[in-house]
Amino acid sequence: MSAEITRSPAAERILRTAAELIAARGYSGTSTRDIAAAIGVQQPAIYKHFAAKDDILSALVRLGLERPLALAGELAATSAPAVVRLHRWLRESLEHLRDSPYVLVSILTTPELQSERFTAEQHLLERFDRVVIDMIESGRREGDIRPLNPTSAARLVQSLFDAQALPEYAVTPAEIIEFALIALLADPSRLPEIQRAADALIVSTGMNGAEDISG
Amino acid sequence: MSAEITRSPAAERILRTAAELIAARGYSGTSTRDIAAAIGVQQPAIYKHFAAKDDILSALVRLGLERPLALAGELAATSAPAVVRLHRWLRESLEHLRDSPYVLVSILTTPELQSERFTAEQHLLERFDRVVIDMIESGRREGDIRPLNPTSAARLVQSLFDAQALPEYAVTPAEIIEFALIALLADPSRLPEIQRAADALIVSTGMNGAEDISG
DNA sequence: GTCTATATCGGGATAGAC
DNA sequence: GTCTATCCCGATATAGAC
Repeated sequence: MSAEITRSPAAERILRTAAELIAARGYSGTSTRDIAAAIGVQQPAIYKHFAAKDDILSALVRLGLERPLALAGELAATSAPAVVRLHRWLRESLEHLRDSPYVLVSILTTPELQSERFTAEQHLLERFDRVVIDMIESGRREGDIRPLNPTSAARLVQSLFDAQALPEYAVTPAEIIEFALIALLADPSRLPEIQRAADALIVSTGMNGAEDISG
Repeated sequence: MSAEITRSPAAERILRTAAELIAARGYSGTSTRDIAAAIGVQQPAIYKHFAAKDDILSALVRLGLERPLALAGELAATSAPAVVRLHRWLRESLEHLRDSPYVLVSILTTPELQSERFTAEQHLLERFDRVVIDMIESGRREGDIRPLNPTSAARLVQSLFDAQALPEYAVTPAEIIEFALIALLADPSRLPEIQRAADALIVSTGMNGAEDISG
């Protein structure tokens, strides 16, 4: 059902543990020894599951973006208004990032991803950007979003994702979506109606037929 | 006029260079050799200006937060409505973070700051949080801000700061403020009037009499 | 205030036994 | 699939000459 690659339980433990440590200490600030110690194995054991430390970060980025990108592909195939698709996409993406055992928003904004070593992951992040920009541009053309620069608006909406990652106090997906849509909508009073339509949208949860992540 | 500590030109070059590198590669991903090489000196030269690498990050955080915290103290002493103070504070703080030669927003969100080594800087960041929460709470009591959880709202507004730090495309302070206030205001049509009042507010630019940063 | 030289440590990664 | 042992490198920081 899921498009996610099946992994050994040991590899999953590594990803989960690494994600937590990276969120707390940064990628370069987290050593493979730290990860191994938190799991309770010796450091070289990591290398039976990942060829290099960088591959752990790559895998985490893919796990974080895979589902939102696939969902965007499915939503684009529906005939729903762009603001309805945006609402649904935000809800599912935020819930995915919140609930995923190994993905935290902070992984996606770690500065090390800007290095040449992570070109493939940079492309995924650019596609993620594009998804938001496209939905906002469509919403503007359809008259549901007030006049503003779509690229700036997309950056602002994306930056709200970080509110979910901050330590010690998690803003809920519902709060983020409400804040974003009230800021975007030409007529904010339509929010309840948009939300109902978004929740009623039928998309395949298994992401069958969705665009492949490698594209 | 300025509350900022006077530093040697060499120390300023170190801070400026370090800020750029840390924004691009992360704090742990930036070595003192990287910083020295970018300046054109040998690595040990750094240690004549900063006793340890951590002191560079500490100084950058202080330089980033000093002015916004002092300004918040001054604004609290005025009788302006909270939404007007919030508007003015956002504008000056965003402009400060954008224009400062050595401070970038990403410095303030670097995960390494969560370590015990940076307790003092964590306290400054908590005061920064408080400033936003307090203004939003006051705005709610004064009826200018719509009903929402002040802590969540403050986190959301703060997360918008990051939109200014993203590589390759800078959202302007004006765009961030408009987005934030439209999302917060009970009556968004009052935004132009609030902006005029905020721009007309007189606060001392030298931050005289402002609360000391060490408090 | 910057240099060279260097001490010391921790990090990523590999080899080979079990 | 995990272990021990180890290699090699890069990183922080210090000592002492100029």
